[in-house]
Amino acid sequence: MLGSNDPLSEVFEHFLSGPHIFKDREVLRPDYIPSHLPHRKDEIIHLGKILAPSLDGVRCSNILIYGKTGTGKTAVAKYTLDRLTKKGEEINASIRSSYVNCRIAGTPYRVLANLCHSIDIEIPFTGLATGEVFDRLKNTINSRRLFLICVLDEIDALVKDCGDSLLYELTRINEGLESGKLIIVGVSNDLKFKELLDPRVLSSLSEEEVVFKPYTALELKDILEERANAAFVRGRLTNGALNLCSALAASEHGDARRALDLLRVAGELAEREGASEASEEHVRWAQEKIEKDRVVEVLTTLPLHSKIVMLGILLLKKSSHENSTTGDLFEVYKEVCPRLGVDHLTQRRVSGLINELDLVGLINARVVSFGRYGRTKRVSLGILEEALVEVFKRDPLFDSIVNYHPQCLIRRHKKSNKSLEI
DNA sequence: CGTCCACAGGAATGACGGGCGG
DNA sequence: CCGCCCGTCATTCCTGTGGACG
Repeated sequence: MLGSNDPLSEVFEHFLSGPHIFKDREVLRPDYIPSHLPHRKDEIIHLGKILAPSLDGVRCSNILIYGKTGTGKTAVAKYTLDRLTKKGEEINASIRSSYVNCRIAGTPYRVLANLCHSIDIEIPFTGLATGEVFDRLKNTINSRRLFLICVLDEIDALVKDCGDSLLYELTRINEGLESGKLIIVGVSNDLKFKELLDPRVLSSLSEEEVVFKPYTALELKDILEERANAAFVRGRLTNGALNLCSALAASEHGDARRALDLLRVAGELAEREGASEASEEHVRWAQEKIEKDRVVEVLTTLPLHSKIVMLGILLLKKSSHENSTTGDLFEVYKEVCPRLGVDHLTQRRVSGLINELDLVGLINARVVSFGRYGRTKRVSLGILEEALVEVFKRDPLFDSIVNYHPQCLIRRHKKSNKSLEI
């Protein structure tokens, strides 16, 4: 019925008959927790030793876990708690564990609500005072004589957004409990996070500290090998590709998540291409794709005026002003704004936007001095021009203006020839 | 050695929107 | 539901500054 004029049937057939690269791609997803965590034995044992007293009904220390992204903090915490609660069930200790991602939860209320849900207390989405939720949690722990071990992941995000008052309350909760205990396992990516905390909160929260070092290239290779065996059909991933993934991720602060991403995307690209195996070439291709996707994602979600500033840099570059000053950029920006039907912001604000764009890596901006001719910022593009052009062409507001030639540049040209000649 | 350019970037303040407690 | 408060974005006003020039 659909026959050869159905464009998709060919795609599906091709996919089904083509070589299969993956046997289970789920194991490469960032949230997958494997049953075995290579090169984290020491950390697991350390964590286990700290928490083990709870099996005996003894209060154990609160813990703070540090480490950069992709060093296995979350995986180790989840794994250890999982084993601990299983052991607790075996010997009939009333240990419960709870995992909350503070960044996703967002507010103290929702963090508390999550903790409550994990021990089967019903809490409405909204309507209760935060203090009321806190009391319910406390009372339940008390009356059921629970040992609640809660992992607060990305705890730095909570403190940055909402301050440390929730943590202060939580660290003090045990004082008001006759039976049962609450133990906090905080997880943070940010090493400077401690500076944001009240000293009292800090001292009780970090009774024990565990620092996760980045993986080395060799360790990453082990991790990847294990996952790759589970994820790929045997022989569909070259050794070179695997080595390259670990090397690339190791050079970027030993981020295992990054390495797994590379591996997964490389496999997907190979599969889509109908290749018989994922090779080093696919890995490099994957790296480009991941980077490009990231850039496109950041660019498209940029606020309007930041986008216009990016457009200004693009237009300057097209007129062979490779790195221009805040003043040049502001002139172009000011000229472009009315053409988009928008009022322009002040130079002060644009200067701030330039700094923000520098921070996310879309541009490079550094202060320079031209002596007699002033002190300013040199601004240049920090990403591929094509990626930028592509995003603008896809945007109905911008697509007609990417080839615009700003008038102010013609006037500027003679002047800048003198002052920028260094 | 002082001047002076072309901004940097801090502080105070205002406009706006959204969530929260009552 | 309403007022309140808070965070964000933007403006205004301001003081600070590296170094070529005279």
